[in-house]
Amino acid sequence: MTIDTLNADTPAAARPLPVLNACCVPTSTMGDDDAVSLAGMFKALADPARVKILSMLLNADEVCACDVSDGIGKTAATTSHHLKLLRDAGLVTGDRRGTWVYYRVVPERLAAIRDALALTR
Amino acid sequence: MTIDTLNADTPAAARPLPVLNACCVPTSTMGDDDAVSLAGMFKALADPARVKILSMLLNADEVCACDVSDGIGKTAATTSHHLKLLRDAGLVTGDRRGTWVYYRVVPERLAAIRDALALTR
DNA sequence: ACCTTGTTTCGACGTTCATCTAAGCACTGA
DNA sequence: TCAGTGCTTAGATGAACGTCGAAACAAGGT
Repeated sequence: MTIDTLNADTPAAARPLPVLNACCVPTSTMGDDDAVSLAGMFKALADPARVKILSMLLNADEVCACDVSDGIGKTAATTSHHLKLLRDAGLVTGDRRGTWVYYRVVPERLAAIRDALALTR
Repeated sequence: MTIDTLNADTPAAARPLPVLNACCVPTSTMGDDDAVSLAGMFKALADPARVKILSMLLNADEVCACDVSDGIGKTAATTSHHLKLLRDAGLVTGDRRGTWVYYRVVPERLAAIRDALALTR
């Protein structure tokens, strides 16, 4: 009869350590800053319109803002708003060339999201 | 003097087709359903608390709900709310074993997000 | 200088969200 | 059967969000 049998029904994470309360060994938690930063990127993608925009940009390597408006079926004002959110999150960049503004993805930022979602075990 | 020179400053996506208005060839757009579905998963991750939860689950393969509460520093009620959103999005599953509920990630869903963010060119 | 067209900003409106407290449900052990 | 503990649901509240029309700004062409 050991501690193991006493704690037989405790969570897996808690089992290695003999603690009084059954359920309180904290799993290593991500830092606040990282969590906020990642959540910010996810928030930037948390709307169908912006997902569509990203999809357009992933398929075309460069897209004019006016095409984005048509592609997502939203007002120019609304489209500009969404593009700003994506820009602020660092997921896309836009540069003006004459009358038009051209947008492209920022591959490194997308890679950062992909990495964060990778299984570590 | 051809159409090409006339449209020399049109967006790249528009160039192949000789159209009257300079800027209106729609890039292939993702379907509404896919966009909504993907945005739903991103929305589920669009909060630091839920990012932390996912991080815990990615590192531990199974975590008790009570550990989640401690890990993210939120009320049990708030934690349960966040876990429900993650469950509804299909990103995690939880099963009750006796008193406690154990959560784990759903790798296929995370893979779906990763795939959606992959560059196609 | 003007007018036209593409883009962004502003202000407003209704909706959704994160959080808490309090109450309910699920399970265990005495 | 009852008390205690973990988890979820309900209701309320203040903040953030998506959308649009209107106005402002930027560039180009006449």
